[in-house]
Amino acid sequence: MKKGLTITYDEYMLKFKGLIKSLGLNNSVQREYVLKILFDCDNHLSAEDIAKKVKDVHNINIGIATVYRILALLEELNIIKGISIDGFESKVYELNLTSHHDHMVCVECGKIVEFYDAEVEKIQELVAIENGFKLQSHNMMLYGICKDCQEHE
Amino acid sequence: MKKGLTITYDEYMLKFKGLIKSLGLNNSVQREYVLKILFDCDNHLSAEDIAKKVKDVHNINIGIATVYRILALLEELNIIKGISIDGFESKVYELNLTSHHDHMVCVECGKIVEFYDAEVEKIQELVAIENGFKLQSHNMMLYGICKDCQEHE
DNA sequence: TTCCCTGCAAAGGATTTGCATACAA
DNA sequence: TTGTATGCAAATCCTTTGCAGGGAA
Repeated sequence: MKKGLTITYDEYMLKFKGLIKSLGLNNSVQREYVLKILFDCDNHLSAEDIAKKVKDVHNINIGIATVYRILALLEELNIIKGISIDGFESKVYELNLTSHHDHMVCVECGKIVEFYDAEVEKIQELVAIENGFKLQSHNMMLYGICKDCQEHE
Repeated sequence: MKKGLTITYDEYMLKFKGLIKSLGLNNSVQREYVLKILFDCDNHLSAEDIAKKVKDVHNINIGIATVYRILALLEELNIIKGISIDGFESKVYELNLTSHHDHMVCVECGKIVEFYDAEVEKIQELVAIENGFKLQSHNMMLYGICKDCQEHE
């Protein structure tokens, strides 16, 4: 079971299949495997990463276009979240399983640390209200040098 | 004089030329005009926007590759800052004249509002320390619907 | 049978690079 | 003169799209 979660892969997948069906869409091994890779992996993965892992782990072929289409669908359904990181060529994706959080990235080694701060969330809401905005989402990235990389310098 | 500033364009440009020379680089009308466009403009501009404005306003030709090269140089020198916005195809740039601030973007019309919150800055520093990071920079984007677009719905 | 989904290859769009020429000092 | 900067075109890289074939229900 994925760390910190109370849902198993089977339960999760069953829920997903139900959602897909309820939208009048079809299930497919490609969709299932992309989701499984993201479920099993604790890192943030790019479309290429996912394609490679699906091929390696599940020993099937999958076109990169299919991966992008599946990622777009999953993001649309709010099942995954894509994040853009300065200095990274491509977007990376993570499951929306755990509650909302932001990211801190090491500019040396690319390590990604997740964090959450209730105060920041509150302030963002205030800033939006002050400016007459109806807040929909936000994206906060901190960039710095992690402990390991500081020591190696 | 640019809003909220105590430096004129001439002073600013003089300083820039000095910096360029001190680095052993050459001055050029292209560099001067790109900087002038950013100095005069209150919006955030893409490389294409800048190329177009330089051509229109100053009636010279400028290759898009040159614009990108100049923007990279200016960003390297910390004179400008490029920001990536979800849903925008290309990076946009702004002068680093005013103090640090973050951005809130309307997902309907693309309007960009700048804001600053000392509390957020403080918290970011704390989060970094807690995780052993040496903080270098951050990027915080709020996405929502601005007052105008809410009314038009 | 009827859509939906996939793989492949081609297309797109932003940005970068190679190279010959033009320019600044 | 000498190295730097530019413009053009070609090349990259990530992502999207068109299309014909394969698959689910």
